[in-house]
Amino acid sequence: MAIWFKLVFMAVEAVYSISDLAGEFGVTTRTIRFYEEKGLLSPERRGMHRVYSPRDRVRLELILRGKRVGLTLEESREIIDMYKPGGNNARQYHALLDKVDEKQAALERQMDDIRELMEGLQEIRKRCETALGELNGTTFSSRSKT
Amino acid sequence: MAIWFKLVFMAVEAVYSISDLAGEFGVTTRTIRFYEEKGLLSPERRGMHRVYSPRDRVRLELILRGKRVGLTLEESREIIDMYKPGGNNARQYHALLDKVDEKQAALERQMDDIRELMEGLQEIRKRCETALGELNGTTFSSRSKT
DNA sequence: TATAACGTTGACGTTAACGTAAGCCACGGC
DNA sequence: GCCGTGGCTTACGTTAACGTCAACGTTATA
Repeated sequence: MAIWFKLVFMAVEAVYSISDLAGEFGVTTRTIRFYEEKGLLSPERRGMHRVYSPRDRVRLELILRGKRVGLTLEESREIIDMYKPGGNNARQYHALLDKVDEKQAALERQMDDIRELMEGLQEIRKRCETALGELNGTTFSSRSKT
Repeated sequence: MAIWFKLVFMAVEAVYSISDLAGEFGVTTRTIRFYEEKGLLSPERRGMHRVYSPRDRVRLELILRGKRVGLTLEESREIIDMYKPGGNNARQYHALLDKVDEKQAALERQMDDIRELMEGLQEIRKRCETALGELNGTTFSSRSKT
């Protein structure tokens, strides 16, 4: 990104080049362009170059967070779309609230699943530790997790 | 699954046909065979038919739980593999404990991500509700979550 | 005994989420 | 004036996780 260009914008609002964001979040530029292709991002254009705003940056963050918890891009998009105001009448707000309910419920189910997986792992941990304890009578290794 | 066959086994241990499990967990038989193909399941065979034990059932449950939280089949397999005892010396136990640590850490990161997504949704909910409150001065809708 | 219902093994098709490569601007430094 | 560094588009390749036949054997039931 040309320096003169950053300077022009700096006073107003931070901007990022595609490789800025790619570097910061550890993804490739291809990935970011792909998200745009899928309609999850829509940065400004200055000439033919993409220019990302802090809002774009936040969106990318949301997408990647969604990915980490196993959401599809489509699901992440749905969540992102909830952030932009959209409708201004009561019906729209209620519709949005319903969607929020739905997503929160889904996320809670996921947390339950994770908790159960954790319990299983905790079981394994216990078994390991007792087995190790029996292997050497004096227990000098102090592993534990909560 | 032939009835005589179930009867023979019932006294010993429950068994399930592939469609039993498919029906119970809401997946297709193809899916279950695919998991076997990938080495995540290995049911017995009676003739050419697959016969699933309760242990197989639990494994399938684990796989599907993994899926719901966004794990790949490979990651689910790793977790499943931790359940079967395997090694019996101290080194092996410590190696297993390390893996457990790793998986637990990953799951905790995921829970953090989910929590942050939830916070975002909660924000949206609040905005919606105040907006609705301003739309009709008397607030007769009592939506709230936690 | 026929016929539906269930099971088996291939084999190819499909979708999401990118990777990879080619070919082409445009700017900035030497 | 040239070349390296990014960026852009277009297009084809790839992997995971199944779906979807086809062609066939087996079992239950009318």
